[in-house]
Amino acid sequence: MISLAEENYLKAIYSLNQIQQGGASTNAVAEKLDTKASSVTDMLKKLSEKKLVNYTKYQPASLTNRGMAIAIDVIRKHRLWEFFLVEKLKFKWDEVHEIAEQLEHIRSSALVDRLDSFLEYPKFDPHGDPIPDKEGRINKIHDTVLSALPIGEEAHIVGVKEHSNSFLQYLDAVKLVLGTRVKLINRFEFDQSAIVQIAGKENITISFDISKNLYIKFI
Amino acid sequence: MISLAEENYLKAIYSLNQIQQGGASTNAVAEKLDTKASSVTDMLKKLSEKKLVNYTKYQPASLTNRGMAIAIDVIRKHRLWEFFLVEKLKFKWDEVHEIAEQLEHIRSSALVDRLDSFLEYPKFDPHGDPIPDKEGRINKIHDTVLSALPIGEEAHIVGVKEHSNSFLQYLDAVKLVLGTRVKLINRFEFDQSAIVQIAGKENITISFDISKNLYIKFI
DNA sequence: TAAAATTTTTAGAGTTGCCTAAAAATGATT
DNA sequence: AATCATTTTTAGGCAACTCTAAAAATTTTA
Ligand SMILES: [Mn+2]
Ligand SMILES: [Mn+2]
Ligand SMILES: [Mn+2]
Ligand SMILES: [Mn+2]
Repeated sequence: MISLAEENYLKAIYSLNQIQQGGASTNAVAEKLDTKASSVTDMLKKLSEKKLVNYTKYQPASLTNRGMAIAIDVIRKHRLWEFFLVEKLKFKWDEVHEIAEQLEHIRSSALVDRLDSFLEYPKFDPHGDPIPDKEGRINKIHDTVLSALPIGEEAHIVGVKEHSNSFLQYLDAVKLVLGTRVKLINRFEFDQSAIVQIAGKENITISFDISKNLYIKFI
Repeated sequence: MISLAEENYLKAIYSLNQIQQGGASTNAVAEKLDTKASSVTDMLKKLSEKKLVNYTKYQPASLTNRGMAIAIDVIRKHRLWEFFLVEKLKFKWDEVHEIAEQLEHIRSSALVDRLDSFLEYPKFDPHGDPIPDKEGRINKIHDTVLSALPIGEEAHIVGVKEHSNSFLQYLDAVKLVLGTRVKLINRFEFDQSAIVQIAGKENITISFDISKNLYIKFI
């Protein structure tokens, strides 16, 4: 039996190993879960005993196949619930993460299957993150960002790299939501800020911090 | 902050005080929560400190106003989720209780409100139990049972008193589901078993154990 | 009403998951 | 290579919730 705390550790280790930067070091996991390094060491030992995590003292941790399957299952539930909250209950995309953090721990495979079917098997969550299927297969995560769009070219916004509420609210305010078509009008070398045309209409200026956190797909 | 365990104790005390039979004695609570009497004593002390429960040593416990409000809120969530699971996800009425036991602890008043609205403010859950509204107002629970229906009279099935899966599955099998119209054809004094006409069609014989656990409303 | 049966509480302890403080290991700097 | 800074682990402890065994209170029965 996997506890709620254990599920959260597995998810944290998974996501730290996705973004390539030192992987799941003790401190990185502690930071991610807002806990202390000593607590992480305790848990890594336990998860290692349970054969869910590969762990050797003083080294970053990684997931075993079993650990990976559990992490992906939790992520599947998180993203399906986020989709449900936005599509059916009409929450905004900056309001769902916290609730999904709770819902992702509900244990019932029948529930997940039926929810998936009720939602008509969505492929992406409200933030553009891919939803793993029943077998744990997961689409490659987006990798091209708006800051890499050449001047004069067009693309669609397909996801966000940064998930903070303030970022999501900013995007709502300037109408840079998922699905929006954008054209790169100009980019300034000085600070990499850019002028972007939104949905074939108005032009706005966005900072590098914005454009490097928006995933796009070329048209 | 109320923990998951505390919420379950409050709910147990609430329901033991509804059915009039000695109320929430230590042993009754232990039985209901499948735990030991000594654990119950500990928790009653804690809930009493928190002013959620009225408790004096060796006496059955009852809820304070604050404890009652919390219990009713948890029950509201339980029954709304059960309704969701049956109406939207197409679960059967004998499959939802266990899942709702988990979902009832999700903390977000916005979620409950939006779920209620999405479901169009249902008044009863799949077992005929009343769903409290946002303000905690709850319809009187049904009180007439099929065993009290006089011979020759008709009624609708509106709820179940017993919630076990085997009972619910039996009812499915003999088509004595919620909303069914029944007519009492005959009752045998010997064992109080009864012949019932179902939906104006076939007659079946049911034991006293069945008929005393079915809530009805006279036509 | 005294003994017996039952219920309830207390005492002591285990598990999980977290913490602080201190020790040990690792990595970077001279 | 020795020192310093950082990271990680260990040691010891706390809170929530649970348990078993034993003691105390209450209720039932004779
Ligand atoms: Mn999320
Ligand atoms: Mn998301
Ligand atoms: Mn239920
Ligand atoms: Mn119910």
